[in-house]
Amino acid sequence: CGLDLRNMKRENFVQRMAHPSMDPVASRKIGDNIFDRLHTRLNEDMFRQSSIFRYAESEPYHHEQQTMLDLDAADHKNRMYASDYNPNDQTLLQGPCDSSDDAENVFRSEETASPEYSYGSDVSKSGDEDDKRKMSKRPPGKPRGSGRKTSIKRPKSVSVPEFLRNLLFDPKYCPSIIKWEDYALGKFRLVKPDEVAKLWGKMKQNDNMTFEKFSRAMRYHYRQSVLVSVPTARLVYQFGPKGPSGAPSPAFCRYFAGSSQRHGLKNSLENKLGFMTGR
DNA sequence: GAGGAGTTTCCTGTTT
DNA sequence: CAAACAGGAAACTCCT
Repeated sequence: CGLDLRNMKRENFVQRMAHPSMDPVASRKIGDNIFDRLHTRLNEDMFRQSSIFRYAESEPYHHEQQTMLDLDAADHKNRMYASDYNPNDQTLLQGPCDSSDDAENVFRSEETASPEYSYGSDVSKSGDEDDKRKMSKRPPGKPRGSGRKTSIKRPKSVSVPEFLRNLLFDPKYCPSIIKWEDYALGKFRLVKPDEVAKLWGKMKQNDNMTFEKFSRAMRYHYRQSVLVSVPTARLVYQFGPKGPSGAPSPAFCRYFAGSSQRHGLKNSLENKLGFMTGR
């Protein structure tokens, strides 16, 4: 996990970067450089982090063990509106969601909680439902009236890639439900895709979130190379060159791609980083 | 208030 | 066969 890297002391880091076939001075320099870059980015990110995440939290953090996602006390613009949110005591990661979630009712009116669609949907699922569906096929798109009907202010939204990055840097969720597959390349695996989606839904006050829908949102980020797909590997995704700040990506190694001499280094460094982070 | 980016919902079809 | 993947379409939210 990236956490290992984050907690590693400089000496330790540089030592592990050293390679027998490399000049120790050059090796040291590179190690230093990478260490600095890593921590610069991590620190930037820590200050940038929003407490938006706590929005989804249902149990308070243990303060003696603060996580990166907890470090935004100084920055309250675009932060959560605590007075608007009444988290219940249910833990986010518990099993199949018991949908009788009173916290949700704070935000929606009963009428709009589960909108009915107009395309021949009878509340009762009758036998000829299939026929009905065929006769009046639901048009693609979000049904009218399915949106939030609440005027309650919500915190500035975190994008899907940022949300994923936040999870990956939080020991509470990494590696239990999401984990780095190859930190150096920004590759990660959704260990429990449904839990991740549920977490996303929780944050957006949307009980109806599923992995199918969440993954659609993820796929929209392929276009801008914020995320890139990892073919063949299922449930493995990768931050792209335009990924969220603080998240590693293939661009992370670009520094070494300048000359052919550097290029040789690049591969060995990539391998090393992969090795150091348990790949 | 318009417009765009991002998200949600639903769908069809393909791949693993 | 089920689950994941891909991407079109359209409604919706939020931000500028």
